[in-house]
Amino acid sequence: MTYFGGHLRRRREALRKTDRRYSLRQVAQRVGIEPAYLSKIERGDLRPPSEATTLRLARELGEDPDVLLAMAGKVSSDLQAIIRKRPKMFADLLRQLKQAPDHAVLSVVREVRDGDW
Amino acid sequence: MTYFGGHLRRRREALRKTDRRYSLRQVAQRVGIEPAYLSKIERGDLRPPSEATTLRLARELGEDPDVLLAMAGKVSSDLQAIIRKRPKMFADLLRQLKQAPDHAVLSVVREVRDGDW
DNA sequence: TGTCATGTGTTGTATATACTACACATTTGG
DNA sequence: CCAAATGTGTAGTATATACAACACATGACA
Repeated sequence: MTYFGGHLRRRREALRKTDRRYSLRQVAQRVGIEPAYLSKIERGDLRPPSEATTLRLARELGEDPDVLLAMAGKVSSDLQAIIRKRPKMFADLLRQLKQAPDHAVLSVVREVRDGDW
Repeated sequence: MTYFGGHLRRRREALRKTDRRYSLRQVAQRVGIEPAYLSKIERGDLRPPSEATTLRLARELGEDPDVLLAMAGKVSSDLQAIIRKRPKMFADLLRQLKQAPDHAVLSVVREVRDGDW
């Protein structure tokens, strides 16, 4: 979780090597937050920002939103809404899949995608 | 969401018909909150309590924890942890299943439970 | 060599969350 | 009938969340 900030910084500096528009200040401005705030987040001085701000950061830095949210210790509110509509079913499913290896989960995902329910 | 309180009240009063220990005060005491607080929650005057308190209420009233949490507008933190460990996979899965009918999701749950991965 | 941009330190704040403490009128059971 | 239990109104609080505003020293670059 503290590594959220470090990840942001590494990602931003990587982008910066080929594009000077990825200074902390410019990113902060495009994302709509204060540079000092972003600075402290990148350095782990402050906790990750809100879901909305994290999503804008993900967009800006070309990261997967769900992955970045996870690094921020959060779960997308739209996923939460999906679970809340059918809590028993999805709670069971997730707990069943908790221990399952990646390939097993992926096969389920594919099966559902191609399924003709 | 406002109906969280009403649900609690109806459930408690139902239990009370056969067991006088289910007065608001006694339930509040066993759950470890102030009676006035529970009163306001049941009447929808205050928002649902924290996850921890909601879980104790579920135990006390014999309700499914995940369902009651959902009524409280929350998702169990252990489910969130499961998602955060493999965010892309579970985000994909949940969004795939969002529109799927109950029986389709249930068949996936069963398949996974009986699966020999 | 000066100026513009950069990263960061300090301070403050608005809002939400999750309750407690106490008092009071009403109801109920023995 | 009265003492205990019940539900509720009012007021207040501790903590967390999610930032903004401003100032300042350093570095780049033209």
